[in-house]
Amino acid sequence: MGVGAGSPRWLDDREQRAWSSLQLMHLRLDAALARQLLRDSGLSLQDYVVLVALTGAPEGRMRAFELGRLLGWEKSRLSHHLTRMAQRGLVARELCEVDRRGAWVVVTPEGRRAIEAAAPGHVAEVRRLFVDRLSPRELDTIAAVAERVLAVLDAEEGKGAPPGP
Amino acid sequence: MGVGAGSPRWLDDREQRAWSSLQLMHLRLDAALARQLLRDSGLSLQDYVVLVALTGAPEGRMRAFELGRLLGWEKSRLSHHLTRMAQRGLVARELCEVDRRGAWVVVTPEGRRAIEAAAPGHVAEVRRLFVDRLSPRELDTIAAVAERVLAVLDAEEGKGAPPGP
DNA sequence: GCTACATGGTTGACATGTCATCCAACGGTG
DNA sequence: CACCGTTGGATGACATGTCAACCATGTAGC
Repeated sequence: MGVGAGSPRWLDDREQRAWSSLQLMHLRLDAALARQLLRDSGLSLQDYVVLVALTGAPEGRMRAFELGRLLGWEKSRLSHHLTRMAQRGLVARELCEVDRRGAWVVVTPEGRRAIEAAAPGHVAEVRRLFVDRLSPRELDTIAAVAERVLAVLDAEEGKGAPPGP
Repeated sequence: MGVGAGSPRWLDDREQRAWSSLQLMHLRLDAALARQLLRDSGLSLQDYVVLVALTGAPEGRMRAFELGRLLGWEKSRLSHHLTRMAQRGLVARELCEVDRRGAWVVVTPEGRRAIEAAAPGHVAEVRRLFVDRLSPRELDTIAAVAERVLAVLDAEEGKGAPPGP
């Protein structure tokens, strides 16, 4: 397939440096945050983002597919994870009356308690390891870049490989 | 425990925007790259980085612990992954004579063939989705930030929770 | 009102990652 | 040399993620 015309331009030093250091940073940063969160609160990073999303929604409830889109998760991953969280009593599923295929996901009181306990420590760690190390201009650059890349990714959802036959 | 003195300063809008868009970008970008690589070459992203590291080393060989440090992987993850790659014939383990605890990891000819076939398409995708969307100044900002954060993470390896007594 | 396809969600088999633990070989120290 | 903490690495049990079906509904087209 389309390696096709022209040489497959390699990354130059500047590009390589940005790309690989970013990858490595994310790997290690996520690992560090996940360890802190699990150690201090018994929540995984994934539990945490689910609870943040739900507690931020009206009535602490959200349709499963909305949640999946918001987090960028595949539906099967979401389903499996919700099953585990439900077993631990952090969330509950309810049937949706208006669309009988669908399901609501709701935070339980216990889920609320868990995230309220976990949030301060987690945010402090995000600050200590990342946010507080960046200048306002750097923060804006990061946000702009990330949003631009996300737009590209969004734009090509639902059309196969771009160099399609 | 140590949420301690002072209010746990939340993230403001600018900080929140940078942090969460970066997280989401990485999630989706990695997923997209992994799918392309697997579809077109039968390699996972993890296979790919291991092979890149090895083929870049003298004689296509590296001590396992060096590889682990370079990639930022835990040793058990590395060990498991090398076992799988070895079963598929991409790498091989050899005993190290000078330090009899240690092991060398070597790319096989088949491993070389696999990565040479995979690299152009993967690099093209990294360009298309990320690198080519950024200005040189943005690339430099990313690299500087990532290296700064990595330095923080490095600095605190091997001393327990930072708010230590 | 069918047929046909799209959507929301679940499931099971399998790939991958993590933690805790273990082991053997190093590297000092006395 | 005997002791002892450290290091490089492997392993097993378990948590998590992915892929590929599958099912039940919804929504058009005619």
